[in-house]
Amino acid sequence: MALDKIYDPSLVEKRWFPVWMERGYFRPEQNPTGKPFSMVIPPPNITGSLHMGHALNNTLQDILARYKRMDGYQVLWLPGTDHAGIATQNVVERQLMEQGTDRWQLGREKFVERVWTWRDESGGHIVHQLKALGTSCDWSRERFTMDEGLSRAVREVFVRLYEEGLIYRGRYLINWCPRCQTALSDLEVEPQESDGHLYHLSYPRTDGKGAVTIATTRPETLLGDTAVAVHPEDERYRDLIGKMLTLPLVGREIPVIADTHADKEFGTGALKVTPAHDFTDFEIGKQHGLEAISILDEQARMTTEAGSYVGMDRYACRTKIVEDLQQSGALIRTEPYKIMLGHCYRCRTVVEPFLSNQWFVKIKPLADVAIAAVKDGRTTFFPTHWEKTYFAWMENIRDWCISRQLWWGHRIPAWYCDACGEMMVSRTDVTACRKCGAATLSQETDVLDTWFSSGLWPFSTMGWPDQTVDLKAFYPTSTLVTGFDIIFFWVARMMMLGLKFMGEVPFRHIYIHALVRDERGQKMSKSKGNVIDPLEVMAAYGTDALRFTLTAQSAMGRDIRLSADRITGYRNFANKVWNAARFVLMQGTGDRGRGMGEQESESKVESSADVSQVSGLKSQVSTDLADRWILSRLNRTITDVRQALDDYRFNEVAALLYQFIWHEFCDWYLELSKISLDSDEQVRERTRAVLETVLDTALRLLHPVMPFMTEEIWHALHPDREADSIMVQPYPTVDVTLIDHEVERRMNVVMEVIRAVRNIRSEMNLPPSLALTAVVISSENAIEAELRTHEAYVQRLARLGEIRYQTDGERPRGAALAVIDGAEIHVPLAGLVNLQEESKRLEKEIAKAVNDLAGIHRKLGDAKFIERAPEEVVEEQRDRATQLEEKRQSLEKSVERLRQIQA
RNA sequence: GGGCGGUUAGCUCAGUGGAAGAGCAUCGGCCUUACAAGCCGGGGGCCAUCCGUUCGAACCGGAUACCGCCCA
Repeated sequence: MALDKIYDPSLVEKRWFPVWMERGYFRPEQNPTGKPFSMVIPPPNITGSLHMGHALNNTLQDILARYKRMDGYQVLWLPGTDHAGIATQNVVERQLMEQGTDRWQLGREKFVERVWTWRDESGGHIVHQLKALGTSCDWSRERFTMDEGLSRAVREVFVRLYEEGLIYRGRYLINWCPRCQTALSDLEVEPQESDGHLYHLSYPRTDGKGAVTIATTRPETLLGDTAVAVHPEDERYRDLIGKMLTLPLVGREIPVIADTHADKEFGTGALKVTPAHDFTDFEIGKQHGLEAISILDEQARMTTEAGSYVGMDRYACRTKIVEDLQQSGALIRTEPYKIMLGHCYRCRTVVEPFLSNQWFVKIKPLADVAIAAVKDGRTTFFPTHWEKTYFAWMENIRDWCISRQLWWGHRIPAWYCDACGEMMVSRTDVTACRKCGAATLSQETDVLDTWFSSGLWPFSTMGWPDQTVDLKAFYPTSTLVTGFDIIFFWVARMMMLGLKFMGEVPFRHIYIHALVRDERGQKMSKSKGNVIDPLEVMAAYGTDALRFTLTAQSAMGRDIRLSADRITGYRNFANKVWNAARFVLMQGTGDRGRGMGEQESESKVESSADVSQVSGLKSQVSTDLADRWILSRLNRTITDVRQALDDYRFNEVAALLYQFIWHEFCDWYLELSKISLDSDEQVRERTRAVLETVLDTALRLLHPVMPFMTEEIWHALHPDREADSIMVQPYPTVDVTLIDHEVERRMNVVMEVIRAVRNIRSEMNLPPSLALTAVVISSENAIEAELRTHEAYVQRLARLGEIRYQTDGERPRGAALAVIDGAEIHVPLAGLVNLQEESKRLEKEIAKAVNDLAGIHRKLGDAKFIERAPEEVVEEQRDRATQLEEKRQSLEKSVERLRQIQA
């Protein structure tokens, strides 16, 4: 299979995903004997479409899944979606509205049917998009929070919690969204600052002896006031406590009470108390036995309790009340004031504290266990500082309001007897009252918070409450990869419910990844118009390029700033890999190429994880410096990449691969190999083998990050193995015998000489086409020997004609000089350039050396340094000083010689 | 008000006690038969500020400033 000159991702990406799926590579059964490694996907909601957060989240998970799978683990990455109660109901309601109807006209049963229809038609959208990203989930195990099994789990959990007294029902103040017409949990309310007013109102004393001024941001709620509170230690109001006030406009008499909730510093220090419409006031009301008067209904309109204001919208009423207060003289003054308002996280409507019957989970006992699990290390956060966020929330957790006044969701399994009012909670539908035997029962109309079902995700998806094989093998899961924004919503709840019902944490590791921002660091949002659509990026740059970009920017604890420039850079990297592969293939390597060679057999490439096992390679490479160097570098890279993957240092994984493939394999080895490939058949064959081994290994290392391109190239490299795949090859393992420090050091000498000559050429403006002569002066035999042995390398890469060697003696006249450790490299320039240029260049070099030397001498001159620093550090500094000193002297002598010539 | 991050090259960011790094951008030179989405080379930084610890600090500790996020 020939590769095109320019890498075209669109052609490649279509091809492989269906193949992988068909062959069942994504299933854990692929590695039946491996140790289990499991993850559950953070289920995207069915109304969603792929955004950068999903792309990042799933890229990182896919990297782990592919890595572990190649490494022999039995990998289960379990996918699915959640039913998103409010969001989905909203979508379908909007459709109904367009058709001129609504859910009440349709009725509950028909409406729920409609939602299912919508889900079947449109709810799979995001799943298709995830697949486009290359996600290697076991799609055959895909689950949905509303499917039968998960619904059974939800019911089981609800009933058990109820039976243990951990779920209760009661009339409490909760957050209410007047638009969605449902209760919300504390978490689903997003506070936001906005401009409001502080109204100072005068409440006259009933006994006619003056008045009290209170300050409020919500004057309309005075209609529901049942007290005014002052701080017990507030001198100003001490004698007022116990006295009665007359509520303006209403005329109701209310008491002045003492309560520490009243803030002496805020406003006038006197606090109006409206138990039915404020959380603090609700507490005060409970303590003092105050009546809670609801003046707002489900749609935030005034109730009959509001007297003449009945039927008005809450804001219209505020305006009217302020007018009326002004007319009556009760309004003392108004000042601008910043207020925090809670907004519904789904529809942005300002939520209203609302008194109603709701279901709650008593959460403290669950939270305590979940805190302990992280404290004692059964679950670890990466990066660890997120534990603090987790603890902070868990330790101050309030009971969880789980009932929602929606139709789409898990209906609460409670029944009320129409005859006697008995309430029954049951796993199975109840048909007769257990108390009076009546058969007329009504099921609770509320459904459960969506997060209640997603809190069970790590075990409900594996078949719980049945004791399934999957559950046994894969729970607890190995790693959860998610964003910090749902630590409370989701992670904490899975911890609590997992520990409660499985008796064990749901995951060993929790990797918290960054938020993807735009290039200016702004959070992406539709309203700002700065959203970068991953699908557009994938279309323009390739999925692999997007994945690599996200990986490269995933430094722990840092947000990601995504920019087109960055993506372009990694698209270029993809192209680089592609072309390197093309080069290798052009040499007639690959299975087919080698099959046509002499006695080489296909067993050679028997998908070995260990490069040294590629037959004969080890002995063959032992002779050649470049071969041994690249294999040494490769094996170091294998070690480092594996370590980085194990530590979730994704950015390092990307950087290591980029550095190795581009700057070591392509820039150096490939260029060096051109010389060997020009040599006799034996050398050529050996070089091809190394090229192929390194490429093959690098591809396998890279595959988890760039699955599509690596698969395509791998097949080009192995044309006989059409039925096989890179994704089921072993992940490279290190061969420590190939890591050779000495080889790397020797290779560095060669590279340094090449760089020195290149530098001179460039600085002296000598055209690349001009063959230069180099004179190497070294008293170290080893250096000269090394250079002589690899003269062809130096000549080719530095574009040299002749290389002469001297041990000492006369320096060439009119030459440029570079000093490396142990050798001087002179490049005679006679007639080529202005020697003054070279003098300038040398002076610069000298200045650098002198500067470095000064620093070292300062250290070495410090008695305490010599005394207290470790010996090897002192020794290192001494060596460096000697080196730099020699370098400086050589450079200065050279400057002197140039001066003589010019004189 | 409480908490958590961040501040390193023009930009985006790595770097956890012993010579300041990468990618992109920039400048100069190259159509060198894998790649111009490329190759070679260069310039560019009191590592936010101050005070400590240490023989030695971008790195450890404490303050300050500014930016961002979370919670109340």
